[in-house]
Amino acid sequence: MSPRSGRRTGDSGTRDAILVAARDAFARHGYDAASIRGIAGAAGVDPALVYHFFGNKEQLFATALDLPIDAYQVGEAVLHGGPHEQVGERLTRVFLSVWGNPHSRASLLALIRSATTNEQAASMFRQFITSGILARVAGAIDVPRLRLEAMVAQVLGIMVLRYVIRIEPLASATDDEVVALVAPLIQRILDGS
Amino acid sequence: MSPRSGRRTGDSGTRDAILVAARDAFARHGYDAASIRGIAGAAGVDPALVYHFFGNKEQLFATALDLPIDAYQVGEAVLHGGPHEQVGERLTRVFLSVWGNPHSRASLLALIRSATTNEQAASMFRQFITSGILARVAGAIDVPRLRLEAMVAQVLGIMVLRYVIRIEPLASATDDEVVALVAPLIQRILDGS
DNA sequence: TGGTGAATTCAACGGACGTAGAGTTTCGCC
DNA sequence: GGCGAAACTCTACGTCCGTTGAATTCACCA
Repeated sequence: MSPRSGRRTGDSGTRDAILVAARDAFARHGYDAASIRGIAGAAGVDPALVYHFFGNKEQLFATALDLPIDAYQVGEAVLHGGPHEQVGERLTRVFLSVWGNPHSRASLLALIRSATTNEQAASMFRQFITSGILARVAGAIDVPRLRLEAMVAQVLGIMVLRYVIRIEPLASATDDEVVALVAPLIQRILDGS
Repeated sequence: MSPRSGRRTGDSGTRDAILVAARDAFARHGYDAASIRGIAGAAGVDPALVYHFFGNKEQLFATALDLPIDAYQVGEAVLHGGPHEQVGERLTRVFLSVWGNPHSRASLLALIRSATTNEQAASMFRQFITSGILARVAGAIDVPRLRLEAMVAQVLGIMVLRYVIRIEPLASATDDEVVALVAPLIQRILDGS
């Protein structure tokens, strides 16, 4: 039988299993409601091991999120990936594809679910938007800051209604329908009045 | 000295005090993180009294929210309160004034903070948007449902960034600046492409 | 004036939580 | 082949939570 304590033999991907379970739990319940005991249980591991690897809940959260490199990478491509009149569409498609990837989808859900309740997560969210998105886009397009934030608001609102609140018919619409709906709106926001 | 137990003399507005404290706590922390003990403490009252009045946490939440009659009332005024070309501006101003009122502001904050984490609050939120907003607007304007939700998304996104995440410069902008920014966007969404 | 019912507190239950420390097993290097 | 470090579990502490039932005090009406 397997021993009740002590190191396991072989490469047990335990650390990664914990991170996966953590990302999932934070995405599902948000920072405060997700419990280390629950995460450890889902990873088939003792809660104390989580502390062994990550120190405390806060650091586990930061490590598990490891924010959307996807958005980071594709960010550039969006702005130099085609004609200016299609920036709206490319941006919309990038966001949808990021939400389509389970890994970054969980990270974003976790961030949104946590940021509304937990000040520290809110700070991470501000930083994510400011440094991760706005700085990137602002470097390539000449649009006032406030207007850029209106664009973020449009996208964020869609994402919240579609993926978090799951309001119909938006939640069940296809990606193409969402693009047809949102891309022109974003395009107009960026083009100025 | 005051007795340690038993009914207080006079009209103690205790029930209302609990509701105020509850609205505040739910707005600050969201449904799950707000505690009955904390609410009772803020109201200067024993936790058991909360149960005496409201039965359980869930009912306290529903009672405390008592959703924005303001939005309800003004909803009509928005749509019949002036020329069609200014619906965007009137809508924006209504939302801003609802957020300016501490009572409904707390209710909306509580709803948003709770809906991202708690399924029951999410359901209330869906209902609030569907019955409270969409049904109202849809009755007066002929715009496809999906497009109406894009409008809600734009407004919701602005509200989240401005009041929940508090991202700058949007959080510190004046109401007039927000109107100048958002009203044209909403107007265009409603006018169709 | 007495008694019913509402307002209020006390004390407690069982469960979950984050975290700490000590103990056990295996790996990897010398 | 031995030894330090890393992986892993057990047990436990203290705290907070939602909720309940009984006890106490007051308001109101007959």
